[in-house]
Amino acid sequence: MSRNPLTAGQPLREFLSGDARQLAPLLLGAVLTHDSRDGAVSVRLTEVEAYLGPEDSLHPDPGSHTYRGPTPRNAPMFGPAGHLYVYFTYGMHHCTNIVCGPEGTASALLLRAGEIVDGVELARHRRTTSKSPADLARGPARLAKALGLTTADSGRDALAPPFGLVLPSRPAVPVSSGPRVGVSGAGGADRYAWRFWITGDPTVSQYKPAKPRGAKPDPATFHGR
DNA sequence: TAAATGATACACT
DNA sequence: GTGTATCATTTAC
Repeated sequence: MSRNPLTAGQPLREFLSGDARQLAPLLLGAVLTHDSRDGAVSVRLTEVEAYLGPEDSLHPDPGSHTYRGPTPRNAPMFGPAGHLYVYFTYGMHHCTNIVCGPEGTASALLLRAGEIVDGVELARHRRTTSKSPADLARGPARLAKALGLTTADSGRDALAPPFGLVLPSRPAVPVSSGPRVGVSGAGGADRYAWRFWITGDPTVSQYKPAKPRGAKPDPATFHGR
């Protein structure tokens, strides 16, 4: 067992029981694997977002599914760190989170994008519409589809077979951060810069400004690569 | 620029 | 119980 300087020798689950906002940049470069009957697909995370639960009264997060407390759907987010929280949205897409924080708290990291590092063929097969390798997991729903994850996988342990999570031995650099994508401004949830990505990585999801009249990306508000 | 598509949560009988 | 607004999005026109 080599001691990973990133976790200072802590067991992975204990490491993930920390603050999601601090864990987010450290999980960039980590590799998540899903070994299904069809084969294994591994994705190297290049973009994540932190979501907090209601227990953090200093940072109310209306953008989080757990803002109004536990429900059957979000139950896994209140569970132990290292488990998956997968939900179905827009009537056709799945999104994947890795639960963080101690059991009883409800924070998680939304996996927004990654690079397929193993099982490219299978990932491409699942993602019938996209062509280029960089597009296979470029976006949260694309990433979930490439890994073959659905709500049936919600609550399962990402640290045990058929899943696996391997951290990089050192933090990814350089890392950028900015406001989260797709969260409503209600309650000021859009002011949190809890989206982290590997600067310049081609697999980071495209930020589509909601209504960029003038179409000139302002450096202060441009959140892409 | 907009359509697709259904689970979820909440207000209300 | 029913009705309805709201999506942590992607893709095609």
